Amino acid sequence: MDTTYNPQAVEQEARDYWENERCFEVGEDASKEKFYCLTMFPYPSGQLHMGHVRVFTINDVIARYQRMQGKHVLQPIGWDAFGLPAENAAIQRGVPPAKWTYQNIEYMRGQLKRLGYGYDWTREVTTCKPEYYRWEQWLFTRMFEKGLVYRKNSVVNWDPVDQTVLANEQVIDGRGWRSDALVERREIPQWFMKITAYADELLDYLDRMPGWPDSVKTMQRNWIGRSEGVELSFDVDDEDEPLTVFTTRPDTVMGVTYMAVAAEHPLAVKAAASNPDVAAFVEECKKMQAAEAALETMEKKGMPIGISANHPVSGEAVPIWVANFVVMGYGTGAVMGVPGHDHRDWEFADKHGLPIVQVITPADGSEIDISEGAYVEYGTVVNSGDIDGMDYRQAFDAIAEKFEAEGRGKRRINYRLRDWGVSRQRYWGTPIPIIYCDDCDAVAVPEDQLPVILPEDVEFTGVGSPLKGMPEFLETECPKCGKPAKRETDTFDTFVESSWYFSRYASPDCDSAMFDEREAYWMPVDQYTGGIEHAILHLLYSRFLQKVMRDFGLSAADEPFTNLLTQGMVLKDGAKMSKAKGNTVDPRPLIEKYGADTVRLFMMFAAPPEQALEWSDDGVQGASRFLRRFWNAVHSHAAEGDAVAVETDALNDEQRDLRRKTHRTISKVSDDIGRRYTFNTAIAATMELLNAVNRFDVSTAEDRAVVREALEAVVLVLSPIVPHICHKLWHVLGHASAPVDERWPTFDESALQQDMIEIIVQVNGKLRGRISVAADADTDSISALALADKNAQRFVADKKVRKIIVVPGRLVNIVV
RNA sequence: GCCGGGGUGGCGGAACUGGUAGACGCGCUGGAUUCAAAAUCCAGUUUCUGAAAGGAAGUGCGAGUUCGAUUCUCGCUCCCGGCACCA
Repeated sequence: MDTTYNPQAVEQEARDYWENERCFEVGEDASKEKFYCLTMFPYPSGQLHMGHVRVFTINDVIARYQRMQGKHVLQPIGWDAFGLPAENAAIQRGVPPAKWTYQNIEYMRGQLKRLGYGYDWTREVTTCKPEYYRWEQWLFTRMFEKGLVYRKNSVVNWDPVDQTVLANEQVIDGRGWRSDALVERREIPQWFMKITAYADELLDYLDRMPGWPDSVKTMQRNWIGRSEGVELSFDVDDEDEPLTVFTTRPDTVMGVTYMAVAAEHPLAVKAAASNPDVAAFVEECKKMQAAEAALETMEKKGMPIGISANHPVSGEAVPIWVANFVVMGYGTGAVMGVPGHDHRDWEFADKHGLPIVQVITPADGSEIDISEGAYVEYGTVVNSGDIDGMDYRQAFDAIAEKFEAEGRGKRRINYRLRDWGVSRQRYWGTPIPIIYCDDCDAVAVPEDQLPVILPEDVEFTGVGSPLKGMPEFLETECPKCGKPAKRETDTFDTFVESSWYFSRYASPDCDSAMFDEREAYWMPVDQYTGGIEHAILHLLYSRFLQKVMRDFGLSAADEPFTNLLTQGMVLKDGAKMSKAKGNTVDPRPLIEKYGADTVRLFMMFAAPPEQALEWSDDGVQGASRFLRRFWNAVHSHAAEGDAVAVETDALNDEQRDLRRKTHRTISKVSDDIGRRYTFNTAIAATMELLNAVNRFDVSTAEDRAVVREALEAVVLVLSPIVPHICHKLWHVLGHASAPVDERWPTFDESALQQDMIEIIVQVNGKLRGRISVAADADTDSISALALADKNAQRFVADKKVRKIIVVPGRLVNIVV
């Protein structure tokens, strides 16, 4: 027998077995406990990168582990196939986006198979295919009927040279990536999904999701940003319409020293008509980006528009400013400036010489200096007449009641969350199923006319959507009145496809409905794994559409993902690996050189899944070396022939030690993989066990028996991580079965027992010695042994022992 | 700017509930094997001090709580992710 480890041959053999036996194709078996194990599906960018390898391997390990626990496991895969890179490739290389995408999928599918992931390939979904997006269009028309979608104007990045809408990613330092022109804000009509209608439920359910990391839940909570406040109206000189603002701090209303409105606000527009300076400023505000990060970090600018509001309590005149950091689309497009008690207002007032008034003082009576910076904590109201001395809550209620009584205000719950704009002015996406009729306005495409198929054979130039120049797509008739009408040429945000694909895997071939009864068997997803960069948008949109689908009677699940594992990024040179940055590492040459198992092992060993992993080519060799040692250890053991079963009562100390190590390792690895997801420590533990086996001198049949037990344990517990080599070595150890069909090993509690244990001796918290004590020794005898320790005595000397702390099984601390 | 996460040897990381800091691996150094190399095997490897036993310091920086802090609290700093049109 050839006993040299040849990964290519070993891996081919295992792959053939899984494929021929259809190991990972699963049906719906009501008698078994299901486990739906999913990763965020990949964008088919052209080749698998290390981030993919990491997340897919994590998921495959969990899936294979759960299978060995006896669960009925589904692990599907598919393609998030619409998106911007296909259009960029089309511009750069002249390949139509569809062709480019399908080629990439073809190639990447081969790479995934080569890595040995246990996917049910019969359920593969591809979002750019009509049989997939048809149901997305159908869902949208249902939402349209129910009033969950609507159209309104909103801001996009406009490239005035290329005459096109840019993604935030395509705006570099405020300029278009290709034209280098200064990007402008432009308002266009777009479709929105009413995610805010579900804001409270999306928020409340976070408290019932113990399987999600706290960090992700916190981010989503903050993103939704529920706040209680008061909407207040300020009368404006010579205007019929009052100026309305929302504030969470009505207790500071007497500290208002100015008002600020957005450049697009009617008051600013009106002032601009007669004041050239204001007009120039309003114009300047258009040269801004749409991204919030850009808005928040830019220089805060503003100017008075020459009119005043009347303070609703004091009656004093409050100057109105136009400011670039106030945005028309959010809230009322106006804010009240309380520089004494808001950081941003303070900075703005300080810069423009506006008065800063203190109306809150710390409740504990301490002194603050408002000229040094804003005091934003809750406190006691001062300098505010009737409400002086009140705390936050009292003042809030007093002001709210007063304004409600006067009809100039009302209590309101406000959300930071905004409705989801789903329109994209792009070609390579799901067509929005809407028809515009001069008489009937926007009409949803009727169900029997779906799908609206995206033409794939197009000339793609990058200037505007090719759909606009295709009468055969554009021209249609109104479903309501039959008159000539035009189709919507915008397509969906690709987040729409990724917000329901997880349910489609349950019944990917269903052509009569979005889902069939198989959805109820598999949903919700038991384990979902993906990049931390999706903590908010993708995961929130998916939760939202799941609730919509539930309310439409399509699903019984309230939440799509029961347990969430957010994997850290794979970084290269300190930056996220991405095609755009050109810092990807191609796994292919590594797989060719070392095999898939080595790549999988290294990925899982290099860092725990939640942490960012800085890629380095060093260390892959170490993984390969370990697999060879593993291979050789099993082969040299097997070459000696069969082993007898372990006689637990007849073991000598060395045999008992190895057996304890074996069972400790099974216990630790089970916990590391099953509960903690710390695959790196699971691997470290099995390396230790294998090192112990290699050091162990074998001369008797009993020696061989404990070694056999150890090696079988290593093969089984490593099989989810390095499945190919374990598939082979399991046979080498004389088994006819395959590890994928084996049960996970259990540990023998009695093997873990130890008569004597080592505990450490501290004096004043510093390590001074070690003592060996009986495992069941009591506190007093442990203290006595510790005090008798020679080195400990040097530090105790003649000092008075004040206290002795005994931590059972661990340490003794003598305090002098 | 705001929200979330992170900082431990030359490197990746371990220490799970406040209890031996540096498991495991990489790299490096020395040795064995070899004509030689690769591969493999053995030993060493936080820093300073010491022949050794041992001692001192040490987990981004500064304080605090505790018998005891990588772990908890406060302040700072640097790095990473997200910020609604990258996916």
